[in-house]
Amino acid sequence: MGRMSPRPSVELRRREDVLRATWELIAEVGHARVRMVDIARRVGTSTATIHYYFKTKDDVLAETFRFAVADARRRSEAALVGIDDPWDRLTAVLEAHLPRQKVAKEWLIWLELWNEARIQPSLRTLNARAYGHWIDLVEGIVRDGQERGVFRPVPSYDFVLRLLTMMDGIAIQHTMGSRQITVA
Amino acid sequence: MGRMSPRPSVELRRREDVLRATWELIAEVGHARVRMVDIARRVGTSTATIHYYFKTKDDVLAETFRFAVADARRRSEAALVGIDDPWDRLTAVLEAHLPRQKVAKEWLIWLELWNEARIQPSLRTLNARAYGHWIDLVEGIVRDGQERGVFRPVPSYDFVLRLLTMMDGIAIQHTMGSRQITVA
DNA sequence: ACCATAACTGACGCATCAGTCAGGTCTGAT
DNA sequence: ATCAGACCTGACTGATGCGTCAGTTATGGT
Repeated sequence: MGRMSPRPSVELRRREDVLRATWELIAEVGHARVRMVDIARRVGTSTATIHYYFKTKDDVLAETFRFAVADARRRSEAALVGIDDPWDRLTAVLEAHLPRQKVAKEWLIWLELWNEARIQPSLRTLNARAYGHWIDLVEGIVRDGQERGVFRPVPSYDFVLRLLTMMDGIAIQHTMGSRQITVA
Repeated sequence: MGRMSPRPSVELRRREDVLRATWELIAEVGHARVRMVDIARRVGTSTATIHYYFKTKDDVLAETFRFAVADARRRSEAALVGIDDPWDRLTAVLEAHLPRQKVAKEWLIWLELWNEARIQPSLRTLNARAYGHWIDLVEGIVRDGQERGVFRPVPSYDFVLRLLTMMDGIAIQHTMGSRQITVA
């Protein structure tokens, strides 16, 4: 409904619909069990239509992972808008990625990505890039805080690495269904 | 070759061969891509033979995960034999599970297990039990060390949880191919 | 009104595998 | 030597699911 998009050519809409649907499906059943028919049904079309926009099933999956990464990055940035205090910034970014509600599903996607990344080289680099960016982002905040004298001057890289790997670990076992604390 | 087993009925040998082969394959290509033919070829038989010992493919995979868990547990215990000093015990167990050489492959299995555990309830409980045991084991060592006054008296459960989740996180990114430190 | 092209689809071909089955061989006990 | 039963297998079946193709409908420009 609505006539607000004069040129977004159906293509963009459609592709994004497919990616979103696939995202959901991966989170629900795991990427290995996602079938073209499932995606098609969820979007409300036929498999042929999906093949009209994506060459192959693997393409859909790969692009979905890219999409997920981009989405997470967007959320990081959104969480930081208008916040200045380093400590607030740090907690804001981390909070934005803790496994709660919708974000909880996202961790399922990361698990799937890690698994697949070691097989498919392209996903491997995607993951490496994403994680690198994630580290850089957080390290930037920490360093900034140190310069302003808010944080203690520990080696920022090591600190961030520990912090983030620990976050991964917690998220995993939490996703797996344990009761745990989420405060760092 | 050899005539050293009068009763272990071929069954046990065979089953273990299959599980070992499957273990390797999961580590190499991921459990989703493991085919019965692959397992058969690696063991040196036909798929029919595997079906003679295992009802279904899912059975083989599930049992392989169980096998992997048991194997890891054995290694923990082996690493502790004859060691008394709490600090030595702690580092010994942790070292025994750091992702190096053969153990590196094992982390690939854990990744796969975590992924599959959220789908298959039986694997979910397997994982929960395994992780629980792992926590108990390490926490036991820590508590013992605290009673003897070797470790500082921090809340042992929280400490162990942090330690182990961090270990998971590190192992993941390491498995994914980063350069990192492995000393706690 | 017309047409070019984008958007879409049902039906089908085709490859891949898990699992079965009817029968084969091997082994150890009597 | 014979036989029961464990052990094994080639050849097949059935199901599943990706991708294609020939053809239909919608859309926007002229």
